Amino acid sequence: MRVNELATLAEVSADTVRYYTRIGFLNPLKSPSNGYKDYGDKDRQRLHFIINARRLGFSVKEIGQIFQQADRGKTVCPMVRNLIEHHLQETEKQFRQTQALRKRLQTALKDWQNKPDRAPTGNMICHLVEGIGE
Amino acid sequence: MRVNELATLAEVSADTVRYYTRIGFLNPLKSPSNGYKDYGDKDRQRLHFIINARRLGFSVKEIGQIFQQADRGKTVCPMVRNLIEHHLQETEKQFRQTQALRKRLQTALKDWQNKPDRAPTGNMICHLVEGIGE
DNA sequence: GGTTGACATGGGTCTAACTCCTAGGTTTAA
DNA sequence: TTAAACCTAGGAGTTAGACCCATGTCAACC
Repeated sequence: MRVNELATLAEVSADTVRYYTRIGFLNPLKSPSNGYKDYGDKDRQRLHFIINARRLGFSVKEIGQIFQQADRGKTVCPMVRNLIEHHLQETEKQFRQTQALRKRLQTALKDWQNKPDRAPTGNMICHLVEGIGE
Repeated sequence: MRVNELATLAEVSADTVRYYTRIGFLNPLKSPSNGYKDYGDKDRQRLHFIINARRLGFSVKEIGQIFQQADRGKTVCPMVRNLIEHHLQETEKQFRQTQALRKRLQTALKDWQNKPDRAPTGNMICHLVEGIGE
């Protein structure tokens, strides 16, 4: 399989496949005649694993650690469970942060409804934003 | 004021203050005796503006645009209102995405509760992750 | 055989918003 | 005087790819 074929199959960009290849996640053979990369079944499976893991919030670095373990034949499931729990906590945190930001934005818009526009003064750029912290 | 003093005051890192200085948001004087930067009141105010704006989700680039307008003496309030509305939309989007990710994580953990750990096989790295797409 | 268009290559830069590092100069308190 | 703590400028590193470049290859059509 060539790069575009694999990319289309996995529904990612060819650049993404090249990137994963560059960092050593995929190991295509090199056609001796033209130098084109030739991806095999193992690459296809690994790519699907990567995509699934990314969807679960795993970083590329973490996926690399998983591969390291797996390539030594060890079970990676406990590691994966740990990572997931960690990510769930992070996601909860981000969830709350986004919620808080939304509130700040909504409040700001509402508070500003009856405030006039003003030109910046020497010590104020925009009284609307300046008033946020209060 | 020196960099650490201002950073402490504003509760950001000295590196952050240096970064804003580097990109021209802050304009400290340079002490002729030792070359140390000397931040004044205007820098302190601008820094607070930046921090508030960042808290509202403004990008550094957007803040730069605001400063450009403001430094020409024009009112920036309409611009700020526009940006806020845009950010509110983005935040809503991210909110939903985070929610979806949380659900995927929770579902994965739950589904995996009674699944055993397995060593990687030739065509499977971790059957837990591999089973996600199904 | 020549041309055209689609695809491939490696290597490079670019993104956001900082953070970290290096290597050296300055200040302050003991 | 000396050591700890602070400061400096400039550059590299971080994420996860996206985009661009010049050049090389392949298949089809005329």
